[in-house]
Amino acid sequence: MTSIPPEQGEVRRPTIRDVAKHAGVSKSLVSLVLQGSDQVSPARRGAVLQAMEQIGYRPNAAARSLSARRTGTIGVLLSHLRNPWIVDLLDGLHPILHEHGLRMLFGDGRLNQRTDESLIQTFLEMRVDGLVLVGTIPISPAIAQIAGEVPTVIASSRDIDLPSVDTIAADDWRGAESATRHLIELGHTRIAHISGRGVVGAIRRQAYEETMRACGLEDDIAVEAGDGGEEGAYRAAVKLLSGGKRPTAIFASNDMSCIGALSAADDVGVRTPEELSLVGYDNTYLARLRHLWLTSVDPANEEVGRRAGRALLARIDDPLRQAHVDLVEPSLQVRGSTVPIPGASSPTT
Amino acid sequence: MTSIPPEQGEVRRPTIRDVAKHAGVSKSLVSLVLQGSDQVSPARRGAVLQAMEQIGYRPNAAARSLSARRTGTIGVLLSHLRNPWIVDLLDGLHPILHEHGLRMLFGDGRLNQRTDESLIQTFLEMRVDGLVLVGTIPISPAIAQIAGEVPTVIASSRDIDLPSVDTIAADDWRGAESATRHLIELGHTRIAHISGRGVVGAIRRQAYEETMRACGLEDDIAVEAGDGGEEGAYRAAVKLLSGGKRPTAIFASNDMSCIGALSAADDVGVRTPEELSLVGYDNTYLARLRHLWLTSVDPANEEVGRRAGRALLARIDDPLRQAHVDLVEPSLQVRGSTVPIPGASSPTT
DNA sequence: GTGAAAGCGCTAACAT
DNA sequence: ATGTTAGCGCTTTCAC
Repeated sequence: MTSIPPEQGEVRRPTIRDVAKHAGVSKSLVSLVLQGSDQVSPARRGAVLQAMEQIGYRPNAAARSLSARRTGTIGVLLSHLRNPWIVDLLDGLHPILHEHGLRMLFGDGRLNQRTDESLIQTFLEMRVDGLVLVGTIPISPAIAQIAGEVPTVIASSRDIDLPSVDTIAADDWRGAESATRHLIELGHTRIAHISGRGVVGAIRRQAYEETMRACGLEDDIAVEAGDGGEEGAYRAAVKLLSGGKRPTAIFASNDMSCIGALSAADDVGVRTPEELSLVGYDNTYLARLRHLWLTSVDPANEEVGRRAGRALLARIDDPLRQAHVDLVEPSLQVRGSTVPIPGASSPTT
Repeated sequence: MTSIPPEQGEVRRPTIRDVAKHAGVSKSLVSLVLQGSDQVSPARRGAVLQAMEQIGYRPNAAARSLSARRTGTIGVLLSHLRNPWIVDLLDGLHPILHEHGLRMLFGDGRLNQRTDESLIQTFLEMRVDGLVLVGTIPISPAIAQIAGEVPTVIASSRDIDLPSVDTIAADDWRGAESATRHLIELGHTRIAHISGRGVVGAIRRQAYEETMRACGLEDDIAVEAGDGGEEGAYRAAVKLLSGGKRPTAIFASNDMSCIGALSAADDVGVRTPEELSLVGYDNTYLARLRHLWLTSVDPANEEVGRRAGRALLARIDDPLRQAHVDLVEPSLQVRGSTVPIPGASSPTT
């Protein structure tokens, strides 16, 4: 027990042992207090808490989880921190997990994707109690294996289908349908679509087309491919607006695309909304800017987050339970960018 | 050593012990391989790696950090995940830390602020090797103590001043100065300012006023308080534009405010940019939308992130080193929202 | 190069 | 209600 002089700043941190000594109790009593057990007399509890305070004790999560074999931590892998809807989803997810004493740790899939190391690996090495994959994550074959190791749910992505992974997502089909229907109810018939990428883009497009058909507008179906961003949508809209049969309304696959279409209309000299109604998707704060004020489909991301949280809790409880796909109903947020077509009968609803 | 039947899904995970047995070597040899030591013969290393692969071994971070007394993890506390510039900063921060074998773990200050538990506590309990505080974090007195426990740097906030904490931020004074100067060089004299909140808002406002004075425009100084968002700026701009001496240019404290001013101009019937030039701040993707195309000050957030990373590494290296405040030079991104005032002499630059 | 042994700080039986 | 004991999985001297 030679006392080694502490290196600069390298003070040995107090442990429960020190707390116990200081409070005049045993190690395990301290441990019980730490876990909020009610098997401890108020007097001793107070003494322990005071001792902790005095010597500046802070629990060591590594030691705790090594011993307890659980971390109380959920790994949340985000596809792309820049997606504004991700925050809405987290707003729904967090309270659910917090209620159950779980904390979230985030990783940005995009950041670590560029480098060799996978964040999922990190999470697994940390032995997180659960994993939430948010958005479209580039799927390595490893993910199937991972889902076998730790309770996993996927939120806001439809790209993965595993027997042991729950999927919670907005019902894109219904959302795109309601957007299209809204325009039809306003009297529009020449309704074009600027499509987005990935599975989500495909679903929204399909819903648009089927809804058009269901309303007898199959001859008016017009789709231009966007790139999910402003630029691609701009080019797509220019094409649509300079063609022979100009649409009176455009349903864009997301808000960014909608803004691209808006710019295109400006540049081509088509007035909005008088000559062109626009509907976006995602109901991001872009759509809420009074300068834009776009009608947009709200995917109810907060609800997606809540349900993802509940699904994860259920799966932690019973890892072998059957996988579910849970689609949340979106709602249409009507704003200034959509108006009845001039001379049309007033909308049904 | 009674073999306990595994509960459902509760398979005991393989440890280095199992790897060692499988590979026919000792525990510590496995440990060396794990750490990439070059003291291991290629043959044995191969055998160990193969064994790991075969039995599906995954290191246990808790055990490792308990033993090694370091986690290789940096806690990054974000003021608000919704701030778009945060991602730019992380883009700069991440590679620096990664180069040095450190990974980042994020926390959203806002999420956990609503609840009782502090995320900083969590990071401290995890024994992160360092802490990066990004943006304006609601400062508890605890933060001073925390900075004493773990190397800490603050990025993009000027609100904290501690002897042991480095601050890296954009030079808001210079940024606001260059915005104001840009308008003056375009021939504008009646330049108004919509101010923002917090220390940052105050600095930008001050720089605006001093620059106006320095150019002999003290009589044209006009400031309306915004709220950092679109709404407040809208109201502020309406006031400015309906007053007697209408400004020909507005410098807004951030891009959102700038858009608020843009809407106000629209509604009041003032054409932009012909009758009103606008400058924003932050150069977010809002400013880059071709529909808006705002001149905006770019705070060089990626560079802030890089320098924050370097500062943290230096402080981890030498916890007692003196605290520095490092201001990064912003640059003005000129776009379509600013034009020379009609009849003015062509700009100097 | 390789292996044995001693903890890191905590939890969780089990005894009192 | 409180103390005792045996690990959790890994790193790290220190011998060989």
